[in-house]
Amino acid sequence: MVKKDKDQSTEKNILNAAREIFQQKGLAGARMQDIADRAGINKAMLHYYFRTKEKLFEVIFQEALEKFLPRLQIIFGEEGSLFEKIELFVGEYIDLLLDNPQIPMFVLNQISTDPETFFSNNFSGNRQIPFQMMMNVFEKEMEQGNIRVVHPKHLIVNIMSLSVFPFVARPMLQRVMGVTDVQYRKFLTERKQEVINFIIHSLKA
Amino acid sequence: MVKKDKDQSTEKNILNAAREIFQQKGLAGARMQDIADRAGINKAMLHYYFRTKEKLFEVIFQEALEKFLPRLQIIFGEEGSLFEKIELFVGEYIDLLLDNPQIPMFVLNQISTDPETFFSNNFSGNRQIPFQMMMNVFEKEMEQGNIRVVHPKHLIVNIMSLSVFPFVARPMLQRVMGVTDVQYRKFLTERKQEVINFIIHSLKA
DNA sequence: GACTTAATTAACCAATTGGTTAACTTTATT
DNA sequence: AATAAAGTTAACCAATTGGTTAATTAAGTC
Repeated sequence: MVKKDKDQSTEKNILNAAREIFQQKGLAGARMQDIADRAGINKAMLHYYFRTKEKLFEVIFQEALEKFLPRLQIIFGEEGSLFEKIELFVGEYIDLLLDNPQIPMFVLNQISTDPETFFSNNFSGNRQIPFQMMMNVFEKEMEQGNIRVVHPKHLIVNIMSLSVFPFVARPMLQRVMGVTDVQYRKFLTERKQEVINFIIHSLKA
Repeated sequence: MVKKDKDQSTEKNILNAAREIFQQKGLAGARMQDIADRAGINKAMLHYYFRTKEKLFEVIFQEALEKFLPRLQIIFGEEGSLFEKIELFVGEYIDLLLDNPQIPMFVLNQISTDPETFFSNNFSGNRQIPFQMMMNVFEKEMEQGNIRVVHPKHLIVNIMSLSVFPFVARPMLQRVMGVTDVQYRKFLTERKQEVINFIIHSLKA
């Protein structure tokens, strides 16, 4: 039997619906019935295609994790000055999150809620490698006197914090700032340059 | 009838247990039975003292929100140079979070999951005032040429991001960095000075 | 010490929820 | 067209879960 195309395949319908519900409500808060309703199908189909809620969740979560973990290797393996690398990374990462604004909270909350399951399924150890690579790049630059001496661990966390936090805290920040969705998106877009300047100015000093 | 003190009052036992469970699992993931077990009492007592799960949650959430929202008014209303104010704020805020490391994720996730309930219960509008006050302070300093010109909105979000994100992303960061709980706490303590330096260097430039 | 009120518990209940099943329909294979 | 396989559904089921109740105990009042 070959796949049919009413709207899309049923499987993709399910995944799209599951993505919305899980990302908004989390694993515990999501209801299989809600996912089925959003997908416009019978609840039994969810189990037909994915067996259990946990299995369906795992697909959505892995897909999100994949996007969330920045491809540091690629950018920090490339040519160019350190500042160019930082510029490239922050710009591309914020752009990625602008396309997937719910992912940071979704992923980080799930890990906080159930770290055991997460770490047994993922992180076979090789996740530390890009982190180490990044550390080395920074340390070399400091030895050469190209940037101010800061602890590389903190620098990396600073870069991540400045890029990711505005997405995690969006509802609260948007409210405190008193702006619309569109305005907040604009704010996030501005941040690309703003964060880059902020970091580079701090490192030049 | 006067309160008795076996260990503490039953009500406080419940609140302590509820705090732990809710902060770890969130509203949807928490089980009333788990809270009762942790408090070492019968489940009916939870309803006897707090009527519903939502009411009990609300107490825990408000208490957490209170701690989480930085008392900007106090610090930015005080005397002292801008750099002193930033130093004071970051130092005290990170110290606060070191005592309550689960609060940021707990609060921010709840708001993300159910913003409607949150905004109807809180934020009668006066929450923007400290934000505006902080903006004004920064703008004046820029006019006087004391600091580099950056958009004050971004500066505020930068300060918050650098302070809060390492708590929100703790499980992931700790794993990537490959450190123990004790080492990560030390890292967070170091950050007080590190973040202050990072910000001030960026603004002096 | 009798009596009232508060605190506590075990048992129970109704609703929700993840998951299953058996029948039915559609789609492909020959 | 006959048959097999995959897709889909309504109805059902068992477990979980928030919440209630009636009975019991503890504590304070007179």
